[in-house]
Amino acid sequence: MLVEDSQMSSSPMTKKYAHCPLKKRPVREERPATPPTTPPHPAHLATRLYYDYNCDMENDEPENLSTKPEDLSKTGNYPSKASSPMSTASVKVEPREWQQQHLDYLSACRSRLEPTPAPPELARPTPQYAYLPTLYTYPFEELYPATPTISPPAHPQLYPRYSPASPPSSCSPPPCPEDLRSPGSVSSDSGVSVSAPRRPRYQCPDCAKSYSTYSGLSKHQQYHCAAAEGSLARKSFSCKFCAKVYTSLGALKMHIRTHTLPCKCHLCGKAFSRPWLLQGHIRTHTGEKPFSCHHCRRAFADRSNLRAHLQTHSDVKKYSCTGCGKTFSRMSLLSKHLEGGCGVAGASPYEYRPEALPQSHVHQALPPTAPVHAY
DNA sequence: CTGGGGAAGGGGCCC
DNA sequence: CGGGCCCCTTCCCCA
Repeated sequence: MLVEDSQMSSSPMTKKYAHCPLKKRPVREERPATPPTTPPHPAHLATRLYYDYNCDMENDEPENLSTKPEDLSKTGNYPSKASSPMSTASVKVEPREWQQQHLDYLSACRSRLEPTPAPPELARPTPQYAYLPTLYTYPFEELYPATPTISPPAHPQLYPRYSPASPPSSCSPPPCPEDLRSPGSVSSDSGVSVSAPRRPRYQCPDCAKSYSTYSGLSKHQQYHCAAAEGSLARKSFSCKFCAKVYTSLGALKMHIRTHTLPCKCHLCGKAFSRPWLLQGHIRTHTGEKPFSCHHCRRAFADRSNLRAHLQTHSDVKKYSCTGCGKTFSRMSLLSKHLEGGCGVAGASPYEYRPEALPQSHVHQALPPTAPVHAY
């Protein structure tokens, strides 16, 4: 998989995600060179495709994680949808030195926990795409808080091997410079009182609850402390793969799936981050097109593609050039129009016309089992 | 070159 | 908190 470490294009639309391996992976390259001449019968697929797809939840490592943290830290080109108006939940942060230290620390931590010469994910043979019903539990090192208020001592060997029952304290971020201190001299800024030399108590600065271990306090602060609501720093979680930061654990978990790609297609092996993405992909194998246009009866496998198609039936399309007034069904077309030179100075990039969308056709609640959805 | 279709990505929201 | 769904966006390909 190609990863372009080069700079992002200055153009807002061209090759915006050329550097991003998560975006638009080539499909054809990953399909079998000789696809089966007789695809499985849809009747047989029906029971498998939606529920028996291989959501390989055990495979917590991406097959081809081209988003190498070290590369990203060098280039600063993190996968991002910052240009998208929808991407408000994630905060793109600049790479910081301690984040690299963090990655190094996690690497060392993993190597200590996995003494085998080669990590299993690297030595993993070609997937057989067998159904693996084992539930997946995210290792905590994937879910650590990004900016912990308190860091553990700088010697990870002092911390026990993590287990699902006690994950939080084992693989914590490397200490920030201000945290490189003895456990008995905890920061004054955090308000944590651990002055007792022998049995220090770790106190939550928000609710004053104290814990005998840092692990206990850390867990409390991350998951239980209601008084810490609104504390962005304490509630931010960063991805170890790309340094994206999220304010909720769920959002981070969702994002991590884009790296681990736990859902694999039985037919071609292509991996996806979410089951419904795999569902859509499987439609490319079965030819199922449950979304049909009520104007021309053309069918689509993807609702968004139908929505884009509906624009072609509209005289006034969704995206219009404020310079010349021409409307376009897709933003990309408008962008091309602008790049080609609309010629009207001062024209804003585009004008969004949501009213041009045939919403009445789009927003129908569609049962998942409905064979055809007419719009 | 333009417009459209196909496929896929991710975040947000709701249950 | 997780799954499912919605919506928007992007990239590639082709007519």
